[in-house]
Amino acid sequence: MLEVYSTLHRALVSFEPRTKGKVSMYVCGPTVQSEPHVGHGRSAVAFDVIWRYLVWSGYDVTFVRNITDIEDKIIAAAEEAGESVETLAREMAKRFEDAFVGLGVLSPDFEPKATEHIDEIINLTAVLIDRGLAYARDGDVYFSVRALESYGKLSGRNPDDLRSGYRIEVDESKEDPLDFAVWKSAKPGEPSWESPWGPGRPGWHIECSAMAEKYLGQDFDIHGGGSDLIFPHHENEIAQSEGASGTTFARYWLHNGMVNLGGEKMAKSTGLVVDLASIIESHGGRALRMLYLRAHYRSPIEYSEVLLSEAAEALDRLDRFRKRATPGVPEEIALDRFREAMDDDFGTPQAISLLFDLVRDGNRLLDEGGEASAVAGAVETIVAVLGFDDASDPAVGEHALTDAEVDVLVGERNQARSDRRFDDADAIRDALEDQGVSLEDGPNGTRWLRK
RNA sequence: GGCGACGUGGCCGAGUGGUUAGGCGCGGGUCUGCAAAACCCGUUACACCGGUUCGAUUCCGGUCGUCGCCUCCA
Repeated sequence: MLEVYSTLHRALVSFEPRTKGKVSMYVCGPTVQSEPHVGHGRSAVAFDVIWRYLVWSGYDVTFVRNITDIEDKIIAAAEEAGESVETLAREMAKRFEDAFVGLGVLSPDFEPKATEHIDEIINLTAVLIDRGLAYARDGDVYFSVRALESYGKLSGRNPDDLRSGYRIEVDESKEDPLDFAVWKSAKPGEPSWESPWGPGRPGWHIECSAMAEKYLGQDFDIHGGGSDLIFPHHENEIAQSEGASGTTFARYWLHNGMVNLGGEKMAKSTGLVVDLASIIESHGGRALRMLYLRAHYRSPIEYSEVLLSEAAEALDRLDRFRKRATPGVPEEIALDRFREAMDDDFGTPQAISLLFDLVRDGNRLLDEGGEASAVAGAVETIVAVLGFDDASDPAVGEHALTDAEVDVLVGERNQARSDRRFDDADAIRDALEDQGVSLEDGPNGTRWLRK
């Protein structure tokens, strides 16, 4: 019985999808304004695992992760770079895609872009105006926060509190400073689309309302994203969608925690960022995935080279067992324990703990001369659901030895060992180590593996 | 100021009203030509102060501290 922590409920609640056996899920993907950093990777991995687990659990899942490719920041970044908004957005979207592939993040069923859903956005905006929840002013359209009684229900705020914390400059055309833009009139040189209110572009938030409805309908199951999106982004999505439809937008709201650097949130605005692509290149997407999944997806996590190395070492231990054991039919008890861990709000730390329990059990069985196929089978199943197999290993140097070359050297070394020329044997072992190949001498001969 | 999360052993990080999380590290051992790997043993904790209880790290109240959101943000 799956339970999820829903931000809207502020509690662990049992998961009951709109349609039995089916799950509809929408996750806020990136605003493609700049290169992805380690924080973006975490969100992608978190929801990738949630998706994989739901599928493995037997649900027929429809997963949508959007790309916001028109927005103030993108326009500003494009201007600075001296290229078109479209070019920059396309380039950055590609960088995100590549990084996600490295992390083993699967492609969603739909990956809609804001700029390809302008008609839906305009229609939704028109509905909001019809219902008295939005108003046009000089080519802009604003959502009237005070017109929606339930505004603030996700983030636990009420408009009066917000007013006291109000810090941005007053835009004279708004009726109330809390109102937010649904549609923005185009400034000269900016990309724009024709609309009943004149040429313009979507505000931030409306694209998600429009696209989620298009692909998943109303009252869909899971809406996810980073915890920093709770307010205002998700609050405003709810306001727009529920204001327009009069019904529930999404049933469960899941939010992943932030990645910290030295105790502070990784964010472009503070310059505290670690480039995602370069970490994947140097340490591998699998190690980073391990770092992410060792903590619960809602907890904040610290990023550092040391912590990443530790995650990589844990992963090595897992890999060594997997190379040693031959998987068979998974042990049912282990899978039950896995379900128990994951059914508790996708408890990957527990699942990984279980994984290492299994590794120890399996190694012990093999050490004792038994066989560990059921344990290894369970390990493989869990590894697949957690996505470790689809993520990348560190990029290897070009001068890496081929398998055949390694086999030859290992043979030479073993000859030297039987001749008791241990200096020669050790020299070969050291040379292989330098090439990233580790040797393990066992009772059944020498095994080698690449690091 | 408002809303929310959290404070666990050398480090990371789960969990529980009374019984070993797990990983990394460290110490000892088995194995090995040596090493590595693997296994075994050991290492150690629940921020502080009250309260409830036979018993609290776990529940309640308070204190202190950290972090996030309230502006763009995964």
